[in-house]
Amino acid sequence: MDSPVRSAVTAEDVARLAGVSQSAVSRAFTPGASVSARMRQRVHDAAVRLGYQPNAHARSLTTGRSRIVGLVLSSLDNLLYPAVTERLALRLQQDGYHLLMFVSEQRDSDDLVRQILQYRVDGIVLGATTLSSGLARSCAQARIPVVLFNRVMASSGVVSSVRSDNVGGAAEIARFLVAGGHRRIAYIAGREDSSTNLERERGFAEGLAAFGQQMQARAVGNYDAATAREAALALFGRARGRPDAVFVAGDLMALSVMDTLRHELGLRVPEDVSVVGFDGVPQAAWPSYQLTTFEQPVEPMVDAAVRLLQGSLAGDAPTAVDDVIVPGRLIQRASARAPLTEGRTP
Amino acid sequence: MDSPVRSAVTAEDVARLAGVSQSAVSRAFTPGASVSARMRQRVHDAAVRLGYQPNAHARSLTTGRSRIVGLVLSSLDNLLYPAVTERLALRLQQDGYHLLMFVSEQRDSDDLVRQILQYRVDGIVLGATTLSSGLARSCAQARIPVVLFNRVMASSGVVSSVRSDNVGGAAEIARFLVAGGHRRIAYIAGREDSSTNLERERGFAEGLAAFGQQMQARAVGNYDAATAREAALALFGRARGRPDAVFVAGDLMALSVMDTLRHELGLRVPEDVSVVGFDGVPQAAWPSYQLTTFEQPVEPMVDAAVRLLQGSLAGDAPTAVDDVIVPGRLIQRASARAPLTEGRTP
DNA sequence: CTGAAAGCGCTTACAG
DNA sequence: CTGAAAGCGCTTACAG
Repeated sequence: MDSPVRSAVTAEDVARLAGVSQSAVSRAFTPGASVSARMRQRVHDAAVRLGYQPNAHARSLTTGRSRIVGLVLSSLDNLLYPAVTERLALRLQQDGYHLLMFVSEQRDSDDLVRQILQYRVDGIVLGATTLSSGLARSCAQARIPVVLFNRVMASSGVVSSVRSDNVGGAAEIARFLVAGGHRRIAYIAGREDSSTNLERERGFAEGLAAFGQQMQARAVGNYDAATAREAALALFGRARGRPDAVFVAGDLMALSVMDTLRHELGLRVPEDVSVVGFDGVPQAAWPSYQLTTFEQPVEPMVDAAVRLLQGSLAGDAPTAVDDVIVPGRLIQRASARAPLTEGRTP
Repeated sequence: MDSPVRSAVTAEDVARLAGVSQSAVSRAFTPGASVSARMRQRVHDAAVRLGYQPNAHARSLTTGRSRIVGLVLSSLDNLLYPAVTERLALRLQQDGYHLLMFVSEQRDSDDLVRQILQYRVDGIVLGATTLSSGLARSCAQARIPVVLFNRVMASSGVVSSVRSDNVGGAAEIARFLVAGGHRRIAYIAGREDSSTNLERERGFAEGLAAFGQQMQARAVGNYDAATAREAALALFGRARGRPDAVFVAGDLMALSVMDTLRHELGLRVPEDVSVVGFDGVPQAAWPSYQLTTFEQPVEPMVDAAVRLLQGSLAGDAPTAVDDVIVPGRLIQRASARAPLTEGRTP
């Protein structure tokens, strides 16, 4: 990956072999360009013989569009993100776009986004932390659409976002748990500085309040399995006043909580404790867990993100900002005692 | 993502503002170029004021190196691949490279690789299917290093590869199972056309043979959970002659097999059946499974892949081809009866 | 150390 | 429909 490579064949080479002009070669590779079928054929034949592929960098230099979308992820720990990445790459490829991946372990996306900008990407999907509003503005100025995925910005109106219905979903879980006869309901939070946790916690609290209840206990799981385990230990370690249900703000944590409850504390789920998660990761459906959870619908969310990116540059209007909330649904499985009445909500 | 964007600021703009030549701007952004500290400072100040980022496409056009590596994955179903992607992206970023993602659901990588080639990538990591030897040769000719990840090519000597010790690992599992006193040992295969399955099955058969044993039963799980479940049902459905151990060629399948055994067939693991997997995915360590498995060491494998890419273009020698096998290790957990003697092997 | 200029490989008006 | 030429935004000899 070190020495200059200039061995790739160029349109000029193809032109020479085919005995036509270089512009003709370019046209032969441009859908909808005005070339005779005969010319196109001739060029293609020569191209195949030489193994020619147009140089995407040269093309984007002249067209001003790179057909690349940048994806920034903080890590693939969230088990929903492999599916997101896969779906996004696939959707983009269909439209002739490609995905440039960035993984940021730190809290700051700005530096990474600056790197992305060098590629003159046609859009950015941010599934990691958030963006400084300064850089967000730079992107808008450069007319590069940015969409936050599964998070929103504190100062709204600057960057578009896609997320599922965190508030509504959490409220529905509260309703479900109350209807299931639970009376000592706990909450295990994700990262407290995340917009997802803020919204889920708020929705949950409001949902409980609507029935005259409130969280009986609360701990922080930070969206990681180890911390969630400790939260479970803290919340369920003593028999006295032990919660009879817990809403865990993310599936990865919820799975860890179930394991802790069962294998470390000897509790039965859902007989002793009901557990409900949030995300709808594939592992939640595994027979060992059968986790009841609120599904974030990956495909609709990805599709919405792509639509936002495309919409932002349609027309010459300044980048339009929009927050879309994709509805999810509660998937009832076996980890939580269900309401007696068969209805979903009281 | 549709209309041409030309609003980005260029080196020319910066030069004008700083009152210097455009080449000076370029040098100020090139590490090791001959510029005075004063000039560099002046340029940087102007650059910051304008929010200038050098255009990577223009740069790669002149340098002939894109600093992009293509990654082709068939899907992120294999639970090892999120970690691979993350680690690879991180490693590359450190060296100033970036990852262009391609997801291929079909069997054919050729078309996708052709798309990648348009970006004049400095290297390709192929974690999906394999490459036609024709295209492999084209890559070599264009001096683009390709490395197969977790697979090898039928016709060797054409493309480099990195994999873990499938043969040795499977043989070690055979030894481990025999030493554990198992006498009716079954095998659940991955995709039968995959090099990984070929190697694991061979290593396992040889390992058993060394102890005068052989597979008592065999089914195909195709590396997916649903098919693995069916394989388990077929193999363990009848009590008569039921195997007392099974080596499952991939962890995702092994986890599904454990669930099937326990929850559908009412068998105990490992009391009734020992289960051993292969991969070392994070989920294998979860308390509900505690799967004994042979670990494919992600980081060393990724590092080896990066080293291969870099080595291939060092010097002007034609792309060197190498197959590296990274040693893994058997992680003993609770899903398989261990040998009585505390040693790892008989 | 600095600037003027050529060239990387395309696309796209502009003529014909 | 086809070709000649300008231009996209850089890097890098080449002079000074």
